[in-house]
Amino acid sequence: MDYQKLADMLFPKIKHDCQYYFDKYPKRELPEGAEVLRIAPSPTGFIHLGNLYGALADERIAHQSGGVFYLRIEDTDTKRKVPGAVEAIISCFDYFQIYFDEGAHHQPDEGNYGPYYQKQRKEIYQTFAKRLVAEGKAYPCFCSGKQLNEIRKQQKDLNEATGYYGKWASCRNLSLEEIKTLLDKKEKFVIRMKSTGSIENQSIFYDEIKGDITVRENNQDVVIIKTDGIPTYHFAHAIDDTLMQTTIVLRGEEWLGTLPVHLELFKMLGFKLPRYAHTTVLMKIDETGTKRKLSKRKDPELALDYYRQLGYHPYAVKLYLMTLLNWNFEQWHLKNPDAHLEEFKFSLDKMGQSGALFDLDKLHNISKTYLAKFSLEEMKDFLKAYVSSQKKEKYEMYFADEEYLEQILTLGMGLNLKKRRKDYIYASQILESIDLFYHHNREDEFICDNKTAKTLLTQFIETYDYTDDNSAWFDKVKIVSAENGYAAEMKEYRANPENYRGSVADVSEVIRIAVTGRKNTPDLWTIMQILGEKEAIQRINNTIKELD
RNA sequence: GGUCCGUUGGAGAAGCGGUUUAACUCACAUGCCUUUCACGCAUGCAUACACGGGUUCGAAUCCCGUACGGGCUACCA
Repeated sequence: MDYQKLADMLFPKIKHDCQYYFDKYPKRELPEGAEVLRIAPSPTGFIHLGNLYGALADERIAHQSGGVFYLRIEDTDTKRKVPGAVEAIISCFDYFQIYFDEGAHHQPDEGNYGPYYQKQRKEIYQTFAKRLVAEGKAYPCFCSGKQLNEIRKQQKDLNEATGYYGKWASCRNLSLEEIKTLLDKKEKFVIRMKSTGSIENQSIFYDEIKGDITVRENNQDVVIIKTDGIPTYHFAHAIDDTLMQTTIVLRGEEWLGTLPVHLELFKMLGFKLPRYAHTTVLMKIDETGTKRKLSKRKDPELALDYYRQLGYHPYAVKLYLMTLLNWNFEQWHLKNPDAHLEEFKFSLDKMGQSGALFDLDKLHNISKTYLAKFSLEEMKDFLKAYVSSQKKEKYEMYFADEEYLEQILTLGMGLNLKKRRKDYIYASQILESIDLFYHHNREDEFICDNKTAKTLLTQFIETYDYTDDNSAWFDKVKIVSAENGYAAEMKEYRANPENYRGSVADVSEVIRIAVTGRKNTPDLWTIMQILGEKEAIQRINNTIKELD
């Protein structure tokens, strides 16, 4: 068979040879030990925590080694492509402050190894596919989906492995004349690699994360170019990561299964193999109690955008992911609480081997601790950024009177305390917790009956003086308590609870609910100071009226 | 079905043949502090090495089975 002739028949428009591209994309000038990594999402309109997890690992390895981190868009699946998805991906990574050195994050692409959209690299792939055909290592296949299904069915009946391989690969044997006839009839075809492997052969492959793993040779004549002329993931991976000179292919472990295909492709193409690092997948517990991979369809709450909408601080999310990524990160962070995560020495061999469960509690703990380090200015900026992007209609309400907001935040953050409070987790939760300064709604119920509550409140408001300091204010609460059979001193109450209806704590609670609507708040006296004399008194009087 | 990866308290996870009566973080609980909450401090809980064999003086650590979980098995990535 004249393979060169076949190649020319199949790819008449391809002018360049492969060398053209090697010349076009020269060797990167990088310092010793610098790694080149990429993240290569497909624009299906959904990115979740797992994507950020991988991206963070990529980014750290690349940047801490003085290398390159780039973004490539794998838009080879025309059917699943979602409009606007690329923009969503880019803006999400931007929000989480994952920065690329080159790639598709800019318009136009930035970097010398582009284009970074696979769709635009069609000709490159075809050039290499053509060479494989010319070398007799790949061939056109005209089988329809229907035919392939039939083959699969037969294989199942015979209890043989399914797929297009060996004796089942009928298009391997097409003669040049037969192919020409089919081409003249404008029959659709794909290009398949002609596998020479055997699944009998096993070998050990070193994965940067998993260590030694056994792999079997591939024996499938995998499709490398689809009928639309666009490559499959496998082929694009081999070509792109070679031409773009990726040194470590870091990807999810769902790719482990097709690693044999990639190994054979690299060999066939005569390419040097990159190092591979297969990360574990993030899991979640199902309603049924079973662990499962995060799924884009079933777990919309794990979409990255969800965290942005709720206003999780991007850095806090990254801190959490780092604890999952490298087991020694957490202890390092504990020892160096003020160091930036980029100062941590990230390494692939400290990554987990099994799928980690996503733990919202832990994320919250980390967020709280992180936000508890913020200055007033930083907190204001954080909220401002959130409100102006997610809650525009509330901007006026919060930021018309910044001094008021500052007082609220100072209290909520515990800036006046010896130890800071840790109430704040994420922006929307913060707004909710300070809502009591903007609206008066009763959310919690009184522990005593309405009549008692009314009495306590009435007596309290009669003596209330806005200019009292905290201790004078509290003394008045104590007086009201004592007059109504509540212990004024906690120690006394604890010693002899049976002598009292309750304690000053209970009386405080009634006042607290009247003023804030809630049982639990930061210091009540301060809240009343912030609210202002008029508002504070009015809230209590309104509550008294409601109790009638 | 085939194949690959995994399995340490509720969650993450260290330990990879002998100072292991198995670290650390989160969660949870209790106490102290305290007018509530939050913070902080202290203590505790969970009574964790999937199971069964083997190798060894000795195994969470090595080997072999089994079970369970997950991935892949597309002209999807």
